[in-house]
Amino acid sequence: MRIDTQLEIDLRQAIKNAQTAGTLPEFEIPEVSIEKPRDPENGDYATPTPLRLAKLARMAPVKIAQAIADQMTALDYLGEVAVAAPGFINFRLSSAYIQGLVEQILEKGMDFGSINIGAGKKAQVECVSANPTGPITLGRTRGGVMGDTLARAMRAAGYDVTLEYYYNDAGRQITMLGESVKTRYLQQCGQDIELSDEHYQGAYITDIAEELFQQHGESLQDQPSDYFGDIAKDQISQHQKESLKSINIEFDVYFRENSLYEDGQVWEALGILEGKGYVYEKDGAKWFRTTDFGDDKDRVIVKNTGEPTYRMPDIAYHWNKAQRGFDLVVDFFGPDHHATAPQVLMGVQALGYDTSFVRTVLHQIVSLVRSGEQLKMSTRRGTYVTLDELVEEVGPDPIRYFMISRSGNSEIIFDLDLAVEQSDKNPVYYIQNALVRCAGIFRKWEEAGYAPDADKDADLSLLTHENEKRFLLKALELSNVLELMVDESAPHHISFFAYELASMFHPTYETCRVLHSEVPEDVRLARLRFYRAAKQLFARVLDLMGMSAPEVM
RNA sequence: GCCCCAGUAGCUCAACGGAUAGAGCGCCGGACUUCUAAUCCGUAGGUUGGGGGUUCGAUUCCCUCCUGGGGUACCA
Repeated sequence: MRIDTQLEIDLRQAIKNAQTAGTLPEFEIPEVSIEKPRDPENGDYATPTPLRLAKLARMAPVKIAQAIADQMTALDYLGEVAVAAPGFINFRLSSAYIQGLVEQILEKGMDFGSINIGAGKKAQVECVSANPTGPITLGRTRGGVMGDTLARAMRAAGYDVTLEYYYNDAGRQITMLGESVKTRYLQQCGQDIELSDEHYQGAYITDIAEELFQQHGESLQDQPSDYFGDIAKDQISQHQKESLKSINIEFDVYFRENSLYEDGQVWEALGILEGKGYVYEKDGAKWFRTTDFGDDKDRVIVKNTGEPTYRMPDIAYHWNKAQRGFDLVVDFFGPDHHATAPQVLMGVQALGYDTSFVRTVLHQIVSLVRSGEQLKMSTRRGTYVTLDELVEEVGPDPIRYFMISRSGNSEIIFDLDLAVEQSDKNPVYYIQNALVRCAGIFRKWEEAGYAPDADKDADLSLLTHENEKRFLLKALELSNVLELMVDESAPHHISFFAYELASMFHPTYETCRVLHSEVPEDVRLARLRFYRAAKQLFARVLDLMGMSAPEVM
């Protein structure tokens, strides 16, 4: 049981007890809350509940607080219960409870901090969803890291999560892709032919064409551009998967847009919208009456060519998600899709579904800085930086960390120099170095000839240093962080937590030595136990962030 | 015009309606015979863009205005 949840239950019971004892009047008890005070002077936990009860009880908040506090003095996990103006009750955990966290962390291992607010509910996280027409870009990477990190948090919070990638494997873009590759191929064959502005200009197109030329010579010249499109799309798609895997993102499902056509769901959904009167024809196109749902203008869903716009399959896809029975769906969208998300939900609503099961998480752009200079990027000119290039330059861990180092609502300025800097200025190294320092203690320990498991029965009551206590209290916050991440669909909280945990660790490492000669033997064993737990906890937190946990750097 | 996001310390950003608004960087000043100084300790720094409102209490919620960014396709 989470200690703050326990405290909430006991607080509620204390209010009841005070009412029974007559120190509080009878009233229906509203929601009570436990929070972490910002200032540690105000206890490890606190509640402002007496302030909220003032009206109901018709008493001064401080008196209410005292009446409740009097009922909570016997709880064994609490060391102190204090009333503070203007009506807070501050709680301090007992030393024994805090020291006992060391064993809790070691017992739970990679499940430490897990909660069960998901209770096995089916959830889906959709992110990246780039079309197979080019490499993964930085913007898509951000969505991917955010989505994957949230998925990890949701799993740790008891959800049954499917991580899903949706991509367009047919239609105009693939046609353009095929034409682009074919053109490059024909150039290889010596033909005088140029790409148009609409074609994909990137060097990867030429690479694919060159490879085809090397394998098949000039024998493919009469193949239609669809032939080239199919090959290119499969190759690029495969490459995207590998790129994402290199930063520890692996999808459970790759959902093909074309399957919505093959199964007829696009036309079926359109038929329902038409049947309900949400569609009208104008200028040879079919328009979806989004103004019925608060949009400022109606939107085309079938072009005058008879081909649906991207909105129609997007709506069908979300209709499909609804039918698959997800209790919760989280979609990540980059800045270029901010406007379309609401329209898709309008479609799902028009199809007769309550859209509250879908949450859309928007994020802002990522820009790169090197030597203090902002790098100019343009997708059209093909001068963008790809995920692969970034992995090659800085490695996967800094990418994972910095992509969730800000709230999605803030722009990220990715500093290429900082990302590889090996110092306390770089949070990635700062955090990982905490685990490295723990590992170092264990190496030296065994070198000094001690038994590897000498700490297993250590007397944890010897962990009396304030720094050790602060670290363990911070560890206790992991559950709250996971809950917050899931409630807000906001993965960035874990990066702040990891940093704070490290900043509690390093001072402890400086002050609470293990192998130094002046440390008494029993304290030495207790501290070794502590660092064993600390190491375990960093491994846990790094795993939640999809980062590696190196023992040496 | 309309929609979304942002505006908090010199800079980059946190802060699930609570107490004296916090970190990092930068600045300034300190600390290594002993587990990696890849680190630690300390000082300074604020009218939370402006103005109203709701509340016992607002950076947080509501209204309005200002500034910056993005979007506003019969592209996806």
